[in-house]
Amino acid sequence: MDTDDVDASPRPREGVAFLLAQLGAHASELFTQRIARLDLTPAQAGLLRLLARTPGRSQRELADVLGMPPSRFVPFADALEERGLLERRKNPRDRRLYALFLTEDGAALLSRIRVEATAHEEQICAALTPSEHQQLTGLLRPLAQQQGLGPGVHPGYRSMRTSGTAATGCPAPDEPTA
Amino acid sequence: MDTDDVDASPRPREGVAFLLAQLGAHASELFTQRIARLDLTPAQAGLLRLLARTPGRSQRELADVLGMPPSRFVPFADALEERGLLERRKNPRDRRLYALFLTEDGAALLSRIRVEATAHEEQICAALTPSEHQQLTGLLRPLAQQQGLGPGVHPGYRSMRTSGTAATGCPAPDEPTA
DNA sequence: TATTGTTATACTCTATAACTATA
DNA sequence: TATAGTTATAGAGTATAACAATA
Repeated sequence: MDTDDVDASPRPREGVAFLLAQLGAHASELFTQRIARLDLTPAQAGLLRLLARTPGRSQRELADVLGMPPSRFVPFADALEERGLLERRKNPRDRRLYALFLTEDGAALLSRIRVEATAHEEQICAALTPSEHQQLTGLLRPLAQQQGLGPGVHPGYRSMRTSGTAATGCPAPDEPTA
Repeated sequence: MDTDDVDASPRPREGVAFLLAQLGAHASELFTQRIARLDLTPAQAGLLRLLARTPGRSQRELADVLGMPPSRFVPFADALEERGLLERRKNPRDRRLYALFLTEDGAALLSRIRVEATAHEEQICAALTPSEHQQLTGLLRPLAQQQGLGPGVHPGYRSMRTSGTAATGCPAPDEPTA
């Protein structure tokens, strides 16, 4: 009595939105598992990427970018500092500020993250020929753009009150900008 | 020193996995907002859909399908029962069991959910021509299949310890099966 | 003894808001 | 006074495990 009012449409209405949500969650989950082997969460990997791209930023700035309150950023950064992956340096100009940098170990780990990201991409796209891969990119990119999702934007399931913060669980393309 | 070891690849490596995660999270968020206007969460909408498809199931069964512990299912169903959207009937054969059914109000609300789902699909795919829409479906479907994601499977950000349970925040295609 | 539904407890995670030190 | 960093507290949400009724 009410199960076919949507299926009534001819064909195209079969759920691209659902497929995207399904595949997106799946991809996030898989990537989360991958970097878990490196003892990292998506949010942690996100910070390491961020530090590589723009070193020396203050905790407040970084917390804003990651979409977490400063109070949460402190223990978050602590954990990575204790593992020797990042370094806090006092800013001599303004002694209230810390400037955060990646250590050598942090940079080394980041390159392992990138290896995982590459493998991840291949795993997700295993069903596609190179031509199809390119074709799919060509379809998804305008979709993302039209939805207002910039190249580096992590929607991040933020509103879904996960702890994941801004990091989606999927590797961000490190500066594919131009 | 370590920022270009991945970008070295020719071109195709630009992040379908990331685009999927990005778009998937975006689509989920948008659909969550849509049904929030009906005072529903994705998990609640998921249960209503489930009850329409297979009425009379026990709470235990439903909890399993939704991927939540029975202890959480109880107050979850309570809320919908108090709103008159579902009904608990004692099973006379086995008096330990409840059989859950959609009420008339529940069915009416479900059809409103379906309207939202249709509008949602159109919103997400607004950038695509009908031909492109079909083309995209044709690319995503084998991708999902090869990743072991069945037509009705909700990966559901389960492992990301959200409360969303199995419902992804995106409408499931009600029985597109055969 | 096993299982359904339920309740209670304990635990994790989170944000809000107070505190300090610098400016 | 305003801001960066930090700490403390309180709240939401969760699962684990105990409990009652029925099989």
